[in-house]
Amino acid sequence: MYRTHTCGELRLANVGETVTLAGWVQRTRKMGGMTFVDVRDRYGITQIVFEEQTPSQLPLKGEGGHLQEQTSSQTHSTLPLEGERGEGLLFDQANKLGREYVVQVTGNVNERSNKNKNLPTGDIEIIATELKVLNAAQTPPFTIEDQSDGGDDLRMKYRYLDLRRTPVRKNIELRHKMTMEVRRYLDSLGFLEIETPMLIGSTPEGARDFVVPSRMNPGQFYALPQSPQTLKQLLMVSGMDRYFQIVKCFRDEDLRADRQPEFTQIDCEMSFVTQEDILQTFEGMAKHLFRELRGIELEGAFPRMTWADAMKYYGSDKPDTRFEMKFVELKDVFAQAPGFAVFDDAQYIGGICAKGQAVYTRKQIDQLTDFVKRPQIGAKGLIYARIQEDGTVKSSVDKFYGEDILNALKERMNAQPGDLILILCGDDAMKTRKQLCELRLEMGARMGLRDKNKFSLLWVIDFPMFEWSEEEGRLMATHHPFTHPKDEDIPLLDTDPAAVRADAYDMVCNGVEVGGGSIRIHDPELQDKMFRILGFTEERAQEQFGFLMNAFKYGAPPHGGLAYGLDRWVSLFAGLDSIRDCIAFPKNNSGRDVMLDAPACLEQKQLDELYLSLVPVKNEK
RNA sequence: GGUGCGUUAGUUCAGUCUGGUUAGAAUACAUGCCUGUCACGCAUGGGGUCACGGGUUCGAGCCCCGUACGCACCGCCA
Repeated sequence: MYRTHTCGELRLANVGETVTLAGWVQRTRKMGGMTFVDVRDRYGITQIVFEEQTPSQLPLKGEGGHLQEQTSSQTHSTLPLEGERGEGLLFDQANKLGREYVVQVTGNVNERSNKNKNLPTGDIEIIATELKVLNAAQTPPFTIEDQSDGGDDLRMKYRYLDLRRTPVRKNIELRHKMTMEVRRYLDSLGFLEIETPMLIGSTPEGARDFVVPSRMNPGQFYALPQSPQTLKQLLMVSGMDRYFQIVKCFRDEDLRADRQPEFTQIDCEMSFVTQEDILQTFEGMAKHLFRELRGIELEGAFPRMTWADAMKYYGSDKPDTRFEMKFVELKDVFAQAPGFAVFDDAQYIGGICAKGQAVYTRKQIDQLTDFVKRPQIGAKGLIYARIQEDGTVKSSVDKFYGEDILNALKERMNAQPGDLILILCGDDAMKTRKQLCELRLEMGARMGLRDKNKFSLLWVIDFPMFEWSEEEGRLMATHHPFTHPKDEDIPLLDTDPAAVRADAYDMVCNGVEVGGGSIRIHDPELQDKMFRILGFTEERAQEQFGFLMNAFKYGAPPHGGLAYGLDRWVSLFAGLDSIRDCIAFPKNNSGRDVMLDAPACLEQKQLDELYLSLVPVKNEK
């Protein structure tokens, strides 16, 4: 037996017991005649005391440090006895311990004279009688502490050390709790967890696939699933009725702080359900997770916002609704008095009202102007108006507009004295709204309105069915090709497909898309029509999705579903800036695992076996 | 594919704008002292290809160009 207790569980009640702990050396503090060693494991830290004097001279129970006052005078005059247990050796051994040594310590639990309130085990300490070094350790490349001195790159290279740190471990623990609660909730509603294959066929729609060569089928490739979408639909055809899976998905696209090439979805599908049923079920799951993991009771139904309204008022399909600052359209206000060419020529003029920010200095406004002019945002400029304490308007366009127009602006914006109005305009309403969205989020952040401990959830519904792709020169499915159009819009499929809305929905929390789904098409004819609009020939549709179309011919129930992004949920609950922090072994920005040094080249033998030959790569090392 | 920022001690960074003696700090590490520390303290010490390549210059960590790598973002992500 390596240990009787963990490093996090001993309390005053254990005083007097002889215990054995095992763990890693967090830190040693040498005081001369005595040495403190903090031993750490997943459960906590316990202080071990090594003394130069013989341990047998110590009281076994109670009293704690009091007696040491009396015995300390003996320390220098009394040489350590070379007894059976080798006490002198024990102390020397303790003084040789380095950071991250793996040790096993036996000793007596002692009440501390100086308690450490920062430690759950801070009331006690172990007076060591035995020490065994289970494994020595090199000095780690960065300190294993809550506030580490390691940079991201280094921490990733030595991720197994980084995971020893409490903040990182907490994220992994939270992730575990979340999957447990997901399973508990869905199981209680009769969902079956069913695994689907990782080696499937490639589909050209959507993200790029990761592909896997097949040795037994020369020249042919599997693809890793971008999502188990079609498979879970087949499970509905199978009558599984309610399915879920906590499943890895793979997309070969560029990475971001919130995007990894492999990520985990909580993938769900239900039969004989309407959109309303699904929203209710998964709103319930969100509430369950908030309750169990954060102790937050989300009151009432989640607000629902159409995609069109989300774009109109927030310029985004995932609005951060922790704060208002909605867009107000101003084209008609300024059209009453032409003369300012920038506004006269603009197709769209929109403003936001920053409450109480009229105190913004010219320098701060200039910073905002620089912000919106950054290439990633791309606005041409920023127009502002301050509402002064007397209610008059002081703006950057005073010379173009009279008091009446400026007052109309104030009224339209519902602005009060002390408020700051910020206006963007442009030729393309959608582009300008996206710019205004960035400005709104920036102002929200500056005004402290994006509090990580506040959560604002909503459903965004009625997404458009299709989006025009400039690159492809055709309509593309906004969600995916299996999404059911809204019943009332089905006639538009023939006349104006771009105007068709879908039974698709996203759950949004604090400006993050935490989940999304749709009602699926279960009618083979409608599915066929959808493929035609998306530019599939009949042969290609059959080749790519024939298995699904065929399945639908054998009696497909109406069905629909949703997938939650597990990584994003954990990040949200943990207040993380990047999903990497809640993934045990994540990839870096370039899709590399710097710890494993993957991806890597294959040996020629492997290539031969797979019938692969490589074309020369630029910049090959 | 693109934009921005970064790369200096084991590590985190300062130094770069304004080129000029031996490149600093903190922390980590090592050694010594210290019996109540818990971010222990004190003293001493070792530790540098200033990412790489080229250029400008009498002289480059510093200025210019390129490359690599990292981070954030745009495109992309049905």
